[in-house]
Amino acid sequence: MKNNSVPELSQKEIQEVLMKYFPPEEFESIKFSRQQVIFYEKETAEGLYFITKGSIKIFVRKKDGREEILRVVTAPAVIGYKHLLTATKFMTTAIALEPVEVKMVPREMFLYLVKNNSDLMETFLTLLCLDDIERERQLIDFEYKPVRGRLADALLRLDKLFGSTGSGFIYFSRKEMAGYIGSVRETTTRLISEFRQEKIIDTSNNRIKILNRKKLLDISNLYS
Amino acid sequence: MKNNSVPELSQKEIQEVLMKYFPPEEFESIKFSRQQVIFYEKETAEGLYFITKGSIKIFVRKKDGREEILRVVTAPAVIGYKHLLTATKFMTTAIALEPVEVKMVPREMFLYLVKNNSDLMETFLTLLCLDDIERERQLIDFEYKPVRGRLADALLRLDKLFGSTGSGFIYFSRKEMAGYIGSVRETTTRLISEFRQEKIIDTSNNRIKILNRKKLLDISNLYS
DNA sequence: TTTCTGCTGTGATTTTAGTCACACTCAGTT
DNA sequence: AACTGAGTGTGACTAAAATCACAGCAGAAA
Repeated sequence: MKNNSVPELSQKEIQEVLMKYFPPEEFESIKFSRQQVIFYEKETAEGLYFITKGSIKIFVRKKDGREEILRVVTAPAVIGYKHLLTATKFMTTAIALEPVEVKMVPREMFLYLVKNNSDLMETFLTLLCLDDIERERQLIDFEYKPVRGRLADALLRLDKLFGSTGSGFIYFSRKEMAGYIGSVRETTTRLISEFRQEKIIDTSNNRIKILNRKKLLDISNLYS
Repeated sequence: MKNNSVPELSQKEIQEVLMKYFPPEEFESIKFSRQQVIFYEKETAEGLYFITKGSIKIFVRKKDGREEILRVVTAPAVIGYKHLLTATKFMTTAIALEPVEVKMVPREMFLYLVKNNSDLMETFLTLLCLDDIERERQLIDFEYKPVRGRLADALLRLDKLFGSTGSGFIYFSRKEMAGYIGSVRETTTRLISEFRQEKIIDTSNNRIKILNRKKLLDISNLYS
């Protein structure tokens, strides 16, 4: 959660180029309700997923049944392009956290457009760089921190993601949160209760609302 | 450490395109000896670093002085391009693990070439995708595993990296290994001793040599 | 309504890994 | 040859987090 040095401008430019080549109105919209699977581990990517509404979790399932959540993605975002560009299979499963709307750009069309339009290719290059830098930041923020610190960090990160879509609530169960911060349900429950008692968050209706960002940042920075 | 579904072919193609645009003989070679810094956290990337010889560690330094090692890179490899393409500063520091040779491609030249040669741009797009997929795999392999499992995993991963350069030894001190697997020196020392007693590894001259890959894989898979 | 089912909350206990303290080895000085 | 410093090895202790066990609650289904 360091100061974000990535220029906000590029995000806008990326959106513009995506809209130019993949205008949502020209693609059939696929709807998923909460808990529906968007793609499965080991599947081949059929196309580019342009998430126009809602949020999803991307995870792997461990042998003991736990979900290890690697990323949370909120609209607007494109996913699946890495696997299209390298012709690799998904290592992860994607499931809708809230009702989701997706525009699917077929594989061949996507690849044709990218390879023949250098502005589009450059957009994906930039997008990928930003994604990767964000992933690096998350790794730095998470590793080496006790669970309490990781939870504080996760709440800030998720708040940023969900905040931008409007609702301002974090749509995560205790178990999902545990899978996101690399802990277990019980420990996560206890810590969330602590945060609630310390008036840092509120947890009505099993969603989480952040009340005091500064305290979370302090907790997170205790360890980094 | 799952089966690697990334086509080996693309790695070769990437090398060829890099050689075509950045022939090593045309660039001045910079040499670094063990422990020398190649770039610092918070610096701006001056150019593309084409590592032609040796190995480096990329890490962040924590408040308490510990190094959290995010990546180990062995020649041949290019680094720094993400920060060039997004005009962001490094979040990490890079230090030579063995004597290193680097060809530096100046920023403007790199950006000009990438933006005006679509095969080069495509190469970087692919490279970045592969990097990102590898990073995802590492995250999946590491998270949620006890230290013993992470160590087994790290040894296999490092062996692959160093093995390809020839020596076959892993040039990591106990402290560095601890920083790589997210643990502390003492715990790492103990586990390495255990592995040595179990004849899984050998540790002459403070370098590590792997004797039994299968056992490491078993230990790693116990948890995933 | 009753009966599931899945989620939350919490206590008690155990396991894992981190902390502290100190000794030993080896390479490079002085 | 003694001195230094960095890396290693290990024991004792402590702290953090996982596991186990169970209770309560809300919404969906019968």
